[in-house]
Amino acid sequence: MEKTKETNPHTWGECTKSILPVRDALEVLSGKWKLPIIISLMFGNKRFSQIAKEVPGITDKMLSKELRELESNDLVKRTVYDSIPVVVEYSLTEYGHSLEIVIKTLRDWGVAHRKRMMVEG
Amino acid sequence: MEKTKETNPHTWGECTKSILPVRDALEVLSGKWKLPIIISLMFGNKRFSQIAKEVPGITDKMLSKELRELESNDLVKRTVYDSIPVVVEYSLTEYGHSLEIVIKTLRDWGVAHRKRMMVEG
DNA sequence: TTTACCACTATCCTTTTGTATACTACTTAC
DNA sequence: GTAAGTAGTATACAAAAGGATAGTGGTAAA
Repeated sequence: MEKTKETNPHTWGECTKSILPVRDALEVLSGKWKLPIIISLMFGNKRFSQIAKEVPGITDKMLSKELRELESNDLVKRTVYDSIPVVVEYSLTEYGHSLEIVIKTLRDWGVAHRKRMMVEG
Repeated sequence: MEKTKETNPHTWGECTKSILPVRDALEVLSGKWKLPIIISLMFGNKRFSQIAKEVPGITDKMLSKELRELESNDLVKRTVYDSIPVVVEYSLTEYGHSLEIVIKTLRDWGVAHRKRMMVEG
Protein backbone atom coordinates (compact mmCIF):
# COMPACT_ATOMS: atom_id res chain seq x y z
CA MET A 1 0.00 0.00 0.00
CA GLU A 2 0.99 3.61 -0.39
CA LYS A 3 2.43 5.38 2.56
CA THR A 4 -0.23 7.55 4.17
CA LYS A 5 0.51 11.22 4.44
CA GLU A 6 2.48 12.12 7.52
CA THR A 7 0.93 14.34 10.12
CA ASN A 8 2.61 17.65 10.64
CA PRO A 9 2.70 18.08 14.42
CA HIS A 10 2.83 21.84 14.25
CA THR A 11 -0.20 22.11 12.05
CA TRP A 12 -2.00 19.60 14.22
CA GLY A 13 -1.20 21.60 17.32
CA GLU A 14 -2.62 24.73 15.76
CA CYS A 15 -5.58 22.76 14.70
CA THR A 16 -6.27 21.29 18.11
CA LYS A 17 -6.46 24.79 19.49
CA SER A 18 -8.84 25.81 16.76
CA ILE A 19 -11.20 23.03 17.78
CA LEU A 20 -12.06 24.79 21.01
CA PRO A 21 -14.04 27.67 19.50
CA VAL A 22 -15.86 25.22 17.24
CA ARG A 23 -16.86 23.31 20.36
CA ASP A 24 -18.07 26.54 21.96
CA ALA A 25 -20.28 27.22 19.01
CA LEU A 26 -21.64 23.69 19.01
CA GLU A 27 -22.25 23.92 22.72
CA VAL A 28 -24.51 26.95 22.59
CA LEU A 29 -26.72 24.97 20.20
CA SER A 30 -26.35 21.62 21.96
CA GLY A 31 -29.06 19.55 23.57
CA LYS A 32 -32.59 18.85 22.60
CA TRP A 33 -34.17 22.22 23.26
CA LYS A 34 -31.86 25.19 22.65
CA LEU A 35 -32.40 25.29 18.92
CA PRO A 36 -36.22 25.41 19.02
CA ILE A 37 -36.10 27.97 21.82
CA ILE A 38 -33.74 30.22 19.90
CA ILE A 39 -35.76 29.91 16.74
CA SER A 40 -38.95 30.64 18.63
CA LEU A 41 -37.36 33.84 19.92
CA MET A 42 -36.18 34.78 16.44
CA PHE A 43 -39.84 35.33 15.64
CA GLY A 44 -40.33 37.78 18.47
CA ASN A 45 -40.11 38.29 22.19
CA LYS A 46 -41.95 35.74 24.28
CA ARG A 47 -43.05 35.03 27.82
CA PHE A 48 -42.12 31.82 29.61
CA SER A 49 -45.48 30.13 29.14
CA GLN A 50 -45.64 31.24 25.52
CA ILE A 51 -42.36 29.54 24.70
CA ALA A 52 -43.52 26.46 26.60
CA LYS A 53 -46.56 26.31 24.35
CA GLU A 54 -44.62 26.85 21.15
CA VAL A 55 -41.94 24.28 21.81
CA PRO A 56 -43.87 21.03 21.86
CA GLY A 57 -42.91 18.55 24.55
CA ILE A 58 -40.59 20.72 26.61
CA THR A 59 -41.06 20.65 30.38
CA ASP A 60 -40.92 23.73 32.60
CA LYS A 61 -37.75 22.45 34.16
CA MET A 62 -35.90 22.13 30.86
CA LEU A 63 -37.20 25.44 29.56
CA SER A 64 -36.09 27.16 32.73
CA LYS A 65 -32.67 25.52 32.62
CA GLU A 66 -32.06 26.22 28.93
CA LEU A 67 -33.17 29.83 29.21
CA ARG A 68 -30.75 30.32 32.09
CA GLU A 69 -27.95 28.87 29.98
CA LEU A 70 -28.80 31.02 27.00
CA GLU A 71 -28.97 34.05 29.25
CA SER A 72 -25.56 33.30 30.74
CA ASN A 73 -24.18 33.18 27.21
CA ASP A 74 -25.63 36.60 26.46
CA LEU A 75 -27.84 35.19 23.74
CA VAL A 76 -31.11 35.82 25.50
CA LYS A 77 -32.25 38.72 27.62
CA ARG A 78 -34.66 38.28 30.53
CA THR A 79 -36.83 41.23 31.41
CA VAL A 80 -39.12 41.24 34.44
CA TYR A 81 -42.15 43.48 34.39
CA ASP A 82 -43.53 43.97 37.86
CA SER A 83 -47.08 43.91 36.73
CA ILE A 84 -49.60 41.72 38.51
CA PRO A 85 -49.18 38.90 37.93
CA VAL A 86 -45.50 39.31 37.31
CA VAL A 87 -44.57 38.84 33.68
CA VAL A 88 -41.15 37.86 32.38
CA GLU A 89 -40.24 38.53 28.81
CA TYR A 90 -37.47 36.74 26.98
CA SER A 91 -35.85 38.19 23.90
CA LEU A 92 -32.91 37.39 21.67
CA THR A 93 -30.08 39.83 22.10
CA GLU A 94 -28.46 41.33 19.05
CA TYR A 95 -25.70 38.86 19.71
CA GLY A 96 -28.26 36.07 19.78
CA HIS A 97 -29.34 37.12 16.33
CA SER A 98 -25.76 36.64 15.15
CA LEU A 99 -26.51 32.92 15.38
CA GLU A 100 -28.82 33.26 12.40
CA ILE A 101 -25.98 32.96 9.92
CA VAL A 102 -24.59 29.96 11.79
CA ILE A 103 -27.96 28.25 11.82
CA LYS A 104 -28.42 29.05 8.15
CA THR A 105 -25.10 27.44 7.29
CA LEU A 106 -26.04 24.35 9.28
CA ARG A 107 -29.44 24.22 7.66
CA ASP A 108 -28.06 24.50 4.14
CA TRP A 109 -25.66 21.67 4.77
CA GLY A 110 -28.39 19.66 6.48
CA VAL A 111 -30.80 20.09 3.57
CA ALA A 112 -28.19 18.82 1.14
CA HIS A 113 -27.39 15.97 3.51
CA ARG A 114 -31.03 14.90 3.73
CA LYS A 115 -31.29 14.79 -0.05
CA ARG A 116 -28.10 12.83 -0.36
CA MET A 117 -29.04 10.30 2.29
CA MET A 118 -32.45 9.84 0.66
CA VAL A 119 -31.29 8.98 -2.84
CA GLU A 120 -28.64 6.62 -1.55
CA GLY A 121 -30.73 5.07 1.23
CA MET B 1 -45.80 46.61 29.26
CA GLU B 2 -45.83 46.50 25.50
CA LYS B 3 -47.65 43.73 23.81
CA THR B 4 -45.21 41.11 22.64
CA LYS B 5 -45.14 40.33 18.96
CA GLU B 6 -47.65 37.68 17.98
CA THR B 7 -46.42 34.41 16.60
CA ASN B 8 -47.48 33.63 13.12
CA PRO B 9 -48.44 29.94 13.21
CA HIS B 10 -47.73 29.41 9.53
CA THR B 11 -44.27 30.79 9.76
CA TRP B 12 -43.65 28.78 12.89
CA GLY B 13 -44.79 25.62 11.15
CA GLU B 14 -42.41 26.23 8.28
CA CYS B 15 -39.76 26.98 10.77
CA THR B 16 -40.27 23.82 12.78
CA LYS B 17 -39.72 21.84 9.64
CA SER B 18 -36.57 23.76 8.90
CA ILE B 19 -35.19 22.74 12.30
CA LEU B 20 -34.79 19.15 11.17
CA PRO B 21 -31.94 19.68 8.72
CA VAL B 22 -30.18 21.90 11.25
CA ARG B 23 -30.41 19.02 13.71
CA ASP B 24 -28.99 16.66 11.09
CA ALA B 25 -26.01 18.91 10.61
CA LEU B 26 -25.48 19.24 14.35
CA GLU B 27 -25.77 15.50 14.72
CA VAL B 28 -22.97 14.63 12.33
CA LEU B 29 -20.69 16.81 14.48
CA SER B 30 -22.20 15.82 17.82
CA GLY B 31 -20.49 14.09 20.68
CA LYS B 32 -17.07 14.43 22.12
CA TRP B 33 -15.01 12.84 19.36
CA LYS B 34 -16.37 13.38 15.85
CA LEU B 35 -14.92 16.82 15.43
CA PRO B 36 -11.31 15.90 16.31
CA ILE B 37 -11.57 12.77 14.16
CA ILE B 38 -12.83 14.71 11.17
CA ILE B 39 -10.20 17.37 11.58
CA SER B 40 -7.50 14.75 11.93
CA LEU B 41 -8.61 13.26 8.63
CA MET B 42 -8.66 16.67 6.98
CA PHE B 43 -4.90 16.56 7.32
CA GLY B 44 -4.58 13.30 5.44
CA ASN B 45 -5.61 9.66 5.37
CA LYS B 46 -4.94 7.75 8.54
CA ARG B 47 -4.95 4.25 9.96
CA PHE B 48 -6.98 3.33 13.02
CA SER B 49 -4.09 3.38 15.45
CA GLN B 50 -2.77 6.61 13.97
CA ILE B 51 -6.05 8.41 14.65
CA ALA B 52 -6.12 6.90 18.13
CA LYS B 53 -2.70 8.44 18.79
CA GLU B 54 -3.62 11.81 17.38
CA VAL B 55 -6.87 12.22 19.23
CA PRO B 56 -5.79 12.35 22.85
CA GLY B 57 -7.92 10.42 25.30
CA ILE B 58 -10.12 8.53 22.89
CA THR B 59 -10.64 4.83 23.55
CA ASP B 60 -10.65 2.18 20.83
CA LYS B 61 -14.32 1.61 21.49
CA MET B 62 -15.29 5.21 20.90
CA LEU B 63 -13.04 5.57 17.88
CA SER B 64 -14.49 2.46 16.32
CA LYS B 65 -18.04 3.60 17.01
CA GLU B 66 -17.55 7.13 15.73
CA LEU B 67 -15.77 5.96 12.58
CA ARG B 68 -18.67 3.63 11.84
CA GLU B 69 -21.10 6.50 12.26
CA LEU B 70 -19.07 8.79 10.05
CA GLU B 71 -18.82 6.05 7.46
CA SER B 72 -22.57 5.48 7.50
CA ASN B 73 -23.02 9.19 6.82
CA ASP B 74 -20.71 8.99 3.82
CA LEU B 75 -18.27 11.38 5.39
CA VAL B 76 -15.47 8.87 5.83
CA LYS B 77 -14.29 6.07 3.60
CA ARG B 78 -12.84 2.86 5.01
CA THR B 79 -10.35 0.99 2.87
CA VAL B 80 -8.97 -2.39 3.87
CA TYR B 81 -5.60 -3.42 2.52
CA ASP B 82 -5.11 -7.14 2.92
CA SER B 83 -1.50 -6.85 3.69
CA ILE B 84 -0.07 -8.68 6.70
CA PRO B 85 -0.91 -7.49 9.25
CA VAL B 86 -4.13 -6.16 7.81
CA VAL B 87 -4.17 -2.39 7.50
CA VAL B 88 -7.28 -0.22 7.36
CA GLU B 89 -7.09 3.27 6.01
CA TYR B 90 -9.64 5.95 6.76
CA SER B 91 -10.08 8.98 4.57
CA LEU B 92 -12.49 11.88 4.31
CA THR B 93 -14.74 11.63 1.32
CA GLU B 94 -15.21 14.62 -0.93
CA TYR B 95 -18.51 15.02 0.83
CA GLY B 96 -16.73 14.92 4.16
CA HIS B 97 -14.63 17.83 3.00
CA SER B 98 -17.83 19.79 2.43
CA LEU B 99 -17.98 20.09 6.21
CA GLU B 100 -14.99 22.40 6.10
CA ILE B 101 -17.14 25.44 5.39
CA VAL B 102 -19.56 24.46 8.15
CA ILE B 103 -16.74 24.03 10.64
CA LYS B 104 -15.24 27.32 9.55
CA THR B 105 -18.52 29.11 10.17
CA LEU B 106 -18.77 27.55 13.61
CA ARG B 107 -15.17 28.41 14.39
CA ASP B 108 -15.56 32.03 13.35
CA TRP B 109 -18.60 32.43 15.56
CA GLY B 110 -16.85 30.57 18.37
CA VAL B 111 -13.77 32.77 18.20
CA ALA B 112 -15.91 35.88 18.47
CA HIS B 113 -17.84 34.28 21.31
CA ARG B 114 -14.66 33.49 23.25
CA LYS B 115 -13.51 37.06 22.96
CA ARG B 116 -16.86 38.38 24.04
CA MET B 117 -17.12 36.07 27.04
CA MET B 118 -13.59 36.98 28.10
CA VAL B 119 -14.00 40.73 28.27
CA GLU B 120 -17.34 40.43 30.04
CA GLY B 121 -16.89 37.16 31.94
C1' DT C 1 7.68 -18.67 23.88
C1' DT C 2 6.72 -14.27 25.06
C1' DT C 3 6.08 -9.87 23.32
C1' DA C 4 4.34 -6.60 20.17
C1' DC C 5 1.65 -4.68 16.35
C1' DC C 6 -2.72 -4.58 13.70
C1' DA C 7 -7.76 -3.50 14.12
C1' DC C 8 -10.98 -4.10 16.45
C1' DT C 9 -15.20 -6.18 20.06
C1' DA C 10 -17.43 -7.12 24.73
C1' DT C 11 -18.67 -6.16 29.27
C1' DC C 12 -19.49 -3.43 32.98
C1' DC C 13 -19.65 0.94 35.15
C1' DT C 14 -20.16 6.09 35.72
C1' DT C 15 -21.65 10.49 34.19
C1' DT C 16 -24.62 13.36 31.75
C1' DT C 17 -28.90 14.47 29.86
C1' DG C 18 -33.58 14.61 29.82
C1' DT C 19 -38.48 13.21 31.78
C1' DA C 20 -42.38 12.92 35.03
C1' DT C 21 -44.69 14.68 38.56
C1' DA C 22 -45.55 17.40 42.19
C1' DC C 23 -44.98 21.59 44.50
C1' DT C 24 -44.15 27.04 45.69
C1' DA C 25 -45.98 31.81 45.88
C1' DC C 26 -48.82 35.36 44.31
C1' DT C 27 -53.40 37.41 42.42
C1' DT C 28 -57.67 37.51 40.08
C1' DA C 29 -62.05 35.71 38.68
C1' DC C 30 -65.96 32.68 39.57
C1' DG D 1 -63.04 28.47 48.57
C1' DT D 2 -61.54 26.78 44.40
C1' DA D 3 -59.78 27.12 39.94
C1' DA D 4 -56.76 29.41 36.72
C1' DG D 5 -52.90 32.11 35.23
C1' DT D 6 -48.22 34.24 36.28
C1' DA D 7 -43.14 31.95 36.52
C1' DG D 8 -40.90 29.02 38.03
C1' DT D 9 -38.33 24.99 41.71
C1' DA D 10 -37.68 20.14 43.82
C1' DT D 11 -37.31 15.39 43.75
C1' DA D 12 -36.93 11.11 41.77
C1' DC D 13 -36.28 8.51 37.93
C1' DA D 14 -34.97 6.74 33.02
C1' DA D 15 -32.22 6.92 29.03
C1' DA D 16 -28.19 8.06 26.52
C1' DA D 17 -23.38 8.92 26.22
C1' DG D 18 -19.01 7.88 27.41
C1' DG D 19 -14.99 5.49 30.14
C1' DA D 20 -12.19 1.46 31.97
C1' DT D 21 -10.60 -2.73 31.19
C1' DA D 22 -10.06 -7.00 29.11
C1' DG D 23 -10.26 -10.08 25.22
C1' DT D 24 -10.21 -11.73 19.96
C1' DG D 25 -7.45 -13.49 15.99
C1' DG D 26 -3.89 -13.09 13.13
C1' DT D 27 1.44 -12.34 12.11
C1' DA D 28 6.09 -11.57 13.08
C1' DA D 29 10.15 -10.39 15.43
C1' DA D 30 13.33 -11.37 19.74
